[in-house]
Amino acid sequence: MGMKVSEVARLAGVSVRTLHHYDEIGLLRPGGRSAAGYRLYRPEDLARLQQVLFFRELGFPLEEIVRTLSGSPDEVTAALREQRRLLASQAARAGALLAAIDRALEEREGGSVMTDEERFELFGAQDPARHEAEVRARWGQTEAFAESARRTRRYGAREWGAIQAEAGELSAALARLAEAGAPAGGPEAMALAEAHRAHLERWFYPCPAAMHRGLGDLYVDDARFAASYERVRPGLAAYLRDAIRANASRLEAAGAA
Amino acid sequence: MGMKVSEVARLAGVSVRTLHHYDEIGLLRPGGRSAAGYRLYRPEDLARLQQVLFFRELGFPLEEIVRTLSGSPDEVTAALREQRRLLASQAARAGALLAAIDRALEEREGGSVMTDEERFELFGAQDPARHEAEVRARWGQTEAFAESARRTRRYGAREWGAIQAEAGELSAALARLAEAGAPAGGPEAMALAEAHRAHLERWFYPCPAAMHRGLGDLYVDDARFAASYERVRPGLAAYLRDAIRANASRLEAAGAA
DNA sequence: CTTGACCCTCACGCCACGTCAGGGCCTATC
DNA sequence: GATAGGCCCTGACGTGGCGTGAGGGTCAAG
Repeated sequence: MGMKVSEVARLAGVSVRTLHHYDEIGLLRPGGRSAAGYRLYRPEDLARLQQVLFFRELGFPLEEIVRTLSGSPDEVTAALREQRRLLASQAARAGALLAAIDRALEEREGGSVMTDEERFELFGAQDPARHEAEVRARWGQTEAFAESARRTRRYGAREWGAIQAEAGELSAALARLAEAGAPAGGPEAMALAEAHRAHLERWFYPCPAAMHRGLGDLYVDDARFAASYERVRPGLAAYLRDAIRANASRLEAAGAA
Repeated sequence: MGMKVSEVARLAGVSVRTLHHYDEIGLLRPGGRSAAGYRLYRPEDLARLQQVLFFRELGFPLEEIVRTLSGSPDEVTAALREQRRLLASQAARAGALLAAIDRALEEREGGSVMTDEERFELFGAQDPARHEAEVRARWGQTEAFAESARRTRRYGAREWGAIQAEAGELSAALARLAEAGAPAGGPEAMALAEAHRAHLERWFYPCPAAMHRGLGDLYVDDARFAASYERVRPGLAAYLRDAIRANASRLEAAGAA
């Protein structure tokens, strides 16, 4: 005759509502209905439910499961590969966020909520976890961050507001220079790059020319940082990097780095 | 005067809609409004936005961010620890799912969608990733799974339906025995345990007594497996384990294991 | 005044169900 | 036959965090 909805639900570990839903969306249709309209599931329905729950468990959206289950073996393999890519990305991200939380917990020795806001020197709420990993990878040193944490631990809303305001002004001034066609290696642009470096040194950490160079590269190489500047004005990230490079070369030539 | 909503959105890398939403839910209220009703954000608002986005990035629900930002430093630390626990769990799960997909991809040499359904011998859609890791950890051998995969690769809906039906009958028969007060170590219960073992050997892999013992333990020790049986009848998981143990001892005494 | 960019509130939609309302079906018992 | 209890059905609102669009107001420049 067939199994009723609650039997199937119990056996498969899902809710009756879930089975209703799956029927509605065409993911799992019961093989039959009683005269009273009760859903009646057959063995092949149960077999399909197994498949559905397997793919659901792997994170496939239901709509996609419908498609996958009606596809060829090659299509199923391709779907699994794509899902793997997404899962790998999630796993990496989870790991990075764990590192971020660990860092946040380590550094919570004072009372401020803002212990990790050295990240904000990059002018917006960037992904804190990826930011840290990448800056570390690029710079290969952690002392600057330790120094930054020590300083910013005591900052309050006023300080952060000031930081934000300064950063915004710098960004705007750079955009105006670029708009006016001033060369990135010219004195005005370098002056702004130097102001940027001073801003970092004032609020966060010592920023020698070499480190500043690295930061400039990061602004261009990383899509998120680039996006921050590109939002202000197209090409601004590269402009700032070039200004930083020119400024760094000048500092190094003067032996002041 | 204050920044308007799109300036803030651009600077912070969020949408205007997001800022509206945050205003609505009291997460981030603009410090002012123009005569026309425009939201005007102040530096301290931006500072708070930084905090909001930081916690959001870490996966905190917005409602919780509201609470966390109004809490004491100790409460913030506790919130971060709890979130770390969740993230660690997610990371572990992602890793396990990756392994499951890898396994699925490895074994896709034929055309069947059902390459991993040996898991279903445990009577329901269990978490395939955790299931596999735990069974491997417990049993310390993989040949049974390789054999299972080889067999099940070619199973279709009919076979799976038959497996499901047999499993359901076994479960029901066990419940009737328990209901009737038959001892788990008695001949009838052992007969069903043996039928269970035969079921596994028939459909999945060789199941010597020692392995069957391990499976019996798993049914009780793991909350999900236990739940499967407990749903049929309270105490059934332990009943089955005891029947399996008695049966295994019998087989070993007879030197048939 | 017109135009274009931006702002406001309101509201429906998304995804995968959870929860509940209102009413019918089925079986056992009185 | 009536009743009670368990189960089934459809319909519908809600959840979290926005995305999208409608309809209309504001502001600055031409």
